Amino acid sequence: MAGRPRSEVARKAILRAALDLCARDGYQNVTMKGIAEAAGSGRQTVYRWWQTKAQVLLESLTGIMAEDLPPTPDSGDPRADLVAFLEQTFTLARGVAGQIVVGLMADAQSDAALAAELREKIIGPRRDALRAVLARGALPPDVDLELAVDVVFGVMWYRLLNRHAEVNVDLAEEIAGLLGRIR
Amino acid sequence: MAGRPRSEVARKAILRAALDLCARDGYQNVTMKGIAEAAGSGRQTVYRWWQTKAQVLLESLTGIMAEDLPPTPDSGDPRADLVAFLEQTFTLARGVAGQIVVGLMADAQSDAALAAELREKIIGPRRDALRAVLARGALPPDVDLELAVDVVFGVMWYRLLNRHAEVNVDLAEEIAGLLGRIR
Amino acid sequence: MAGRPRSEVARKAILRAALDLCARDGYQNVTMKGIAEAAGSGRQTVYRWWQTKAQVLLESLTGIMAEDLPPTPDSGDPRADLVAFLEQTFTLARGVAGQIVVGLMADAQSDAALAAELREKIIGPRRDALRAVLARGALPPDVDLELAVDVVFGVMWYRLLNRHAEVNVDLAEEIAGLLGRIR
Amino acid sequence: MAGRPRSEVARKAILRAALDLCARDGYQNVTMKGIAEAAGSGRQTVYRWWQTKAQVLLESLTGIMAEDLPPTPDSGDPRADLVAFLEQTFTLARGVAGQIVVGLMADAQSDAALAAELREKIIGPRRDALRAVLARGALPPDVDLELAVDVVFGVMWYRLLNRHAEVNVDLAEEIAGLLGRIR
DNA sequence: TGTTAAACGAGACGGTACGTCCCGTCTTCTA
DNA sequence: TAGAAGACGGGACGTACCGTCTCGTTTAACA
Repeated sequence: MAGRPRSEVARKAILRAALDLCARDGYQNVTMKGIAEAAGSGRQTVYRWWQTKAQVLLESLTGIMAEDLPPTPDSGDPRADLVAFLEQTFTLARGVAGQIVVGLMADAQSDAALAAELREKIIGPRRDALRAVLARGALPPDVDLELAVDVVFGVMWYRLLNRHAEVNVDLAEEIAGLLGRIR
Repeated sequence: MAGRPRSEVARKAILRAALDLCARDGYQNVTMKGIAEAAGSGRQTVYRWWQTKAQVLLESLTGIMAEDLPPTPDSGDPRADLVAFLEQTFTLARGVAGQIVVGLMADAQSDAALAAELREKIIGPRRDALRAVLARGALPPDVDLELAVDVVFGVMWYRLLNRHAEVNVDLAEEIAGLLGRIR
Repeated sequence: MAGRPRSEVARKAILRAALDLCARDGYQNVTMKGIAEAAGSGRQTVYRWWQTKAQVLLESLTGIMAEDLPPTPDSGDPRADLVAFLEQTFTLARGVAGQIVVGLMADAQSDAALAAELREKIIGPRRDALRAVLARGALPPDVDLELAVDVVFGVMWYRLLNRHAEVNVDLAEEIAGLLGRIR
Repeated sequence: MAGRPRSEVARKAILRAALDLCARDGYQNVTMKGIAEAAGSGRQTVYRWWQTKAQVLLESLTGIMAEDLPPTPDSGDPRADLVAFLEQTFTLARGVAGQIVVGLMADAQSDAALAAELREKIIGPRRDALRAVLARGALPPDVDLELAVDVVFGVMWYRLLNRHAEVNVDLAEEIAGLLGRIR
């Protein structure tokens, strides 16, 4: 037989609450108990659908990224496309999404399953997208694209984590400039 | 009056235990209670000298780095020096030290004081060292050294965190190669 | 409209399951959820017809007692009748029925409605029956029958609960003997 | 080494809180969480010294009984001694102590260890005391004292549980009267 | 050379989040 | 409309670790 269907209201309230708490208290200080209370749901309802706060926030993050990261149109100017792509990415990274993805990455250090899921759902697709933009001609054809992707996202991650410098439009231009000097 | 002086034996046992637990269980699963028990010391003895497990492990890490990171001698070949420096750095990063520094960085996301201390004692000095090695001539003189440092350590951090690729000698060579193509 | 009639199959399955679970796990460990699952019925079906597990088991118990407690025939020997009545009662009390009635009594301590229902449907009728048997001449006519009933069932309850001694034929004889010595 | 000694303050607060909650909400509705909160102590502090609420309340009850049940002096009149003993016992049984002992007995039905402890610490000693009082001459010497004890306490328990009649001085007199008629 | 005060181990303290279980209610589909 | 299924909000369970506290026991500098 059928049984009561999953409540879409509860699902959204939980994802929303997780997001809000993360913005207010920081990823590390979010708890499953806190999420359930903020969402006005029972604890079991959260655990029924997600095993950890990381999984809740991963789904929240997936939602944000689906909304706020439209594909970069091909303008014909490879460098302009790269800058546009980076601007878009960096804007998102400076907000809650950045906080979440950094927190997820931290948790993933001691949770192999989460690490795999994070690579598959978040990191991998963004790498694919960047690779495609770089392949439009921003680099000499014999440069290893994987390394180039590592360089670009590496700088972003390093600054997001260490906060020794901003992750903004200037950085996008600087990166594009540096890559443009590669012969 | 004087009072009993701090026990050097306890101090070393605690730093050692923290390191061992981190190697065995991973940074996130280390607890102050566990450190004290593994060190055969009282809980209060740990709290008396360090406020958090992050501070204990930061001191452990400082010790490791002082031992295992001698300055890179100037061989006259800028690229070879860079590769040597990176090899040394990457070797350390693949071990417990990498696990610790990643964990500390994760905690630093929600602890500004730790973040500052981490930048000052670990990240900053390594940036200085890399900047000095790069300044030996591995790059055109008008390339922004700060950005270059970000690129190099960015790739390392990104791979350490995301584990989509190794952080080894090959990477050192590839990075040196890429930087060498900048005109 | 008429609507679907109550399922006699479900009703019996639930009463049966409650009994079985009580025999297997003990009264205290029986749950409404467990009863529904064991009966292969929905939880709501149980709650629709009974409010608590106590009510389910009260009905189960009523069924057992209606089956297993035929009236004691008047043999002409008051003492023999008393012993026969007690044997019958004690046999039932040593089985699941005893476990249930003890559990119900325990729950009734914090549930006045259950207490009333228990007195009305179980305890009261048995008191009536015992009073009638005693009135056949086992006691001097000026002995307070209510107190005599309390004595007989009191001993039974006390032993059922505290288990410091058996509730068996010997006890029936001993009680009859003691009452017989009252002048 | 030594370690911080157990807090007598916390111990008493917990026993007191358990007692108060039992008086206010009834035995069944007392919870370990509630006890800890009412005592202003941590949950772990309760669990460190008692495994279940039954054990907490058993200790509370032991305390009450030690205070409120002085030995019955031998007046030379066996029947008067019995009545005095029962009055004292019944008075206690009508209060919180009665509620607790009934609740404990209920729990003991599904907890053999508790049952044994209850018999050893509460039921047994009271049986011993009653037996001693009865042995002063309230009964013919060939009456089985164990059965007599069962009769007296049986009536009390039966009425405490079923509440079909009071457990008061009148009952004490009636019981003494009935036992006095045994030849 | 004995005094003394701080550091030491041990471990109990009040708290809080964990993940699980059951409660009694509700919302769906099926018969 | 009853029934099977099962999700819902709620709350107690027993555990782990938090950071603090209070013991008795060292231990080295000072008197």
